[in-house]
Amino acid sequence: MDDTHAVNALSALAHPLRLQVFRMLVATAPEGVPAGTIAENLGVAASSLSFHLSQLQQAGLVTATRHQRFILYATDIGATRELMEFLTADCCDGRPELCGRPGLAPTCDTTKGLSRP
Amino acid sequence: MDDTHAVNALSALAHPLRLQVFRMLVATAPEGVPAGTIAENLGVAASSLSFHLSQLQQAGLVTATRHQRFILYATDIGATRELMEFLTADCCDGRPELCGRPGLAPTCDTTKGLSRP
DNA sequence: TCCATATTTCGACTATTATCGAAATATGGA
DNA sequence: TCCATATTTCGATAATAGTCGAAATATGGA
Repeated sequence: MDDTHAVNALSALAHPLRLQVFRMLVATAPEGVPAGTIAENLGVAASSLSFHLSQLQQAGLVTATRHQRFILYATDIGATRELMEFLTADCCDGRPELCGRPGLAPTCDTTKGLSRP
Repeated sequence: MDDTHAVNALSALAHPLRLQVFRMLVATAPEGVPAGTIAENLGVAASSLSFHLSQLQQAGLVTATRHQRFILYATDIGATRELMEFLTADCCDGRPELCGRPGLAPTCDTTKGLSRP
């Protein structure tokens, strides 16, 4: 996962409603939930939810599959895992004191070109 | 960490320049780096960087401490760790297949009030 | 004190995000 | 085929984010 994809994924989660949507879909994973059910549970207009679902989908965090008359939204497990690994390995530099866990090694050189004052 | 704080932290990281800044500060943690050095390394106007540093600071992800004439910015290790734990425990529901690691237990009920279609 | 330097704040502007109702599209069943 | 339902797209609008140069503020040293 490169920076651009990571920023897209982070942007997608950086909204109260979308965070709630994502959590709901994580809780039901790997099953999907119809758009209407999500809208109803979160008390938001169908058109607003549709906008946010499309943001999450474009970021790759959720998938949409039509099932009869419903469109089921579900977390993309691989993409979610990739984001977590990006944050842990690349962003937190694999340091347990930052990540709260034994670190994964960074996949890129995070110090390149940095000159000190 | 509640949803509001998490959204603030995610928003702060959801920008290419701020993600680069954050990574630089993670790489140098726990040492801080002067604003000017960051601006120079990333090739951005001082005023623009100042704006982004303030976003990161307001989100609690970095701290600022004056040291002589410089203001040193450094990652807030505790806040970073809290964010990671929030994502792992509350957001990923502690599931290894989502988090890429043995899970922490969620600290809240993520399924409350969800009615199925 | 006065100047050079480090950083932030201000101002002005552009672009993007978010909202919701209404209208359009798509699907399955009668 | 025709209708009911699920969802998205389209407007229109308000709010926020992002950019940079110029001006303001703060610190340390001569």
